[in-house]
Amino acid sequence: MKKINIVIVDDEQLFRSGIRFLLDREQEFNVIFEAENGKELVEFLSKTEEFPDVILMDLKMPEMNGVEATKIIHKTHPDIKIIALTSYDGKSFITNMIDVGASSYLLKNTTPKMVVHTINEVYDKGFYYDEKVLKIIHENIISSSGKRIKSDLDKKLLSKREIDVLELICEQYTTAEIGEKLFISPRTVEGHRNNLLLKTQSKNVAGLVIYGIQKKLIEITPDFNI
Amino acid sequence: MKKINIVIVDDEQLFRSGIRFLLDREQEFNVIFEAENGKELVEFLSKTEEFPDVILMDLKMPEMNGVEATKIIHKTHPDIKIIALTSYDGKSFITNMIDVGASSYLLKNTTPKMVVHTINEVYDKGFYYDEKVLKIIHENIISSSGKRIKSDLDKKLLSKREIDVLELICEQYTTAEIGEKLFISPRTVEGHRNNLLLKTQSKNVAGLVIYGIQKKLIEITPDFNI
DNA sequence: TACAAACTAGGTATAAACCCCTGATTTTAA
DNA sequence: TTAAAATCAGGGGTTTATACCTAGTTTGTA
Repeated sequence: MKKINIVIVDDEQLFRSGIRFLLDREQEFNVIFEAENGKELVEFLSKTEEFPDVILMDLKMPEMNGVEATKIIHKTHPDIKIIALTSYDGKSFITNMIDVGASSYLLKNTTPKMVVHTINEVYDKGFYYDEKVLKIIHENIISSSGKRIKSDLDKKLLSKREIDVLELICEQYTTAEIGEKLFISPRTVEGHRNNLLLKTQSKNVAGLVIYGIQKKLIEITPDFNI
Repeated sequence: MKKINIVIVDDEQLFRSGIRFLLDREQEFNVIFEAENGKELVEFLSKTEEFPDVILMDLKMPEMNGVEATKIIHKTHPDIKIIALTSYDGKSFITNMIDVGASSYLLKNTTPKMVVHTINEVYDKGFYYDEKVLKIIHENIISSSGKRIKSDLDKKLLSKREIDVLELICEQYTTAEIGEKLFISPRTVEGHRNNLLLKTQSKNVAGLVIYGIQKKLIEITPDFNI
């Protein structure tokens, strides 16, 4: 009987080690590689002789995140099944991952048994979703009539200069100060900021800051001292 | 030979399971409990007959985070050794955890062997830090002359009303709108906002939004579609 | 009960942000 | 090579935020 070849992609080594032990106990599984991020995975696939059947993919990773990696691999290796394995349970994460080619979506807050079951189901039938995720998908289908327009607006990406300005806005600089730093007229900065407000659909700087953080244009460290 | 009793505290079940398997392979370890968050751990300790020798503690958890939990347990059960096990590698996280009573600080991006080694060292000698963490602590000691003043300023906590206002500011509402929502004069809102700017040492709303996110007063979901 | 803090709210000003408009130059891509 | 997008920059205006004041009322607590 052929074993199922598996690759684990996650930036935390300890998590990879743990999952690997869980999977190694199953006779039908064969973990052939661990990658720290999407880039490492793509490089591995470009030069390996032995290909995985299933990839367990985290979302948040340095260098290249899970969405980008899935997008690439789904094009270059459409036969490889990708299971998203992450702690993000938002609708948009799930639908995005499925959109770019994921065959399943597992929350890290799940049981080892469920991971094993999902891998087998995805290998056999091509896809699998547990009840929790199915419910989220179901709710999304119901309210998906007006959604397309929104995602089109999202596709209006920010230009280089707009990102420069956004970064400085997030660092609490005023229009005049930003103009000085970038060696342009404050009116130009205003223009860029207006475009930012339009493109990000924000009302004011508060919205811009949140947008910047979401898109990881600004790094932010949480603070546990309340 | 007495086994080392261990408790694992992490909000991801899969991570807990993985770590548990790694620890169960060692004969001298005995994992007696897994908790999803600080609250569950504190409740367990208040009614258990069998106490852990060592606790592996995550930082970011719902209900009660690792810093708060460590603070409480270090007071009520000073004999229990607490090892921070997290992916946050910032100086302030490390020094904060040590400050509230942690005996060691491990990054999740470590090896299973190192986890085993750290548990043994902490159990035998009372503390242990690997080279990477030691380096960060060392750098912090060198530049710790003017730090105390800063943390004093941080202790000026926000009042309930200020937090109300801050939340609405982060949701892009204007002063007038916030006044309507909270049934107070816009002038009062202004007063609160001025206090917020002082207390958080911000220049404008951008600073307030970042502060709110850091303190987790506002939830923010990352976006992987760049 | 008395004091400190928090909450409330007003006056008066200036600075900055936000809105709507126009138009020139450069870069990029079809 | 031509059209579209990005970048730059200005006029003129309204709205909002920020700064520096004062001060009454409520609330928690020593």
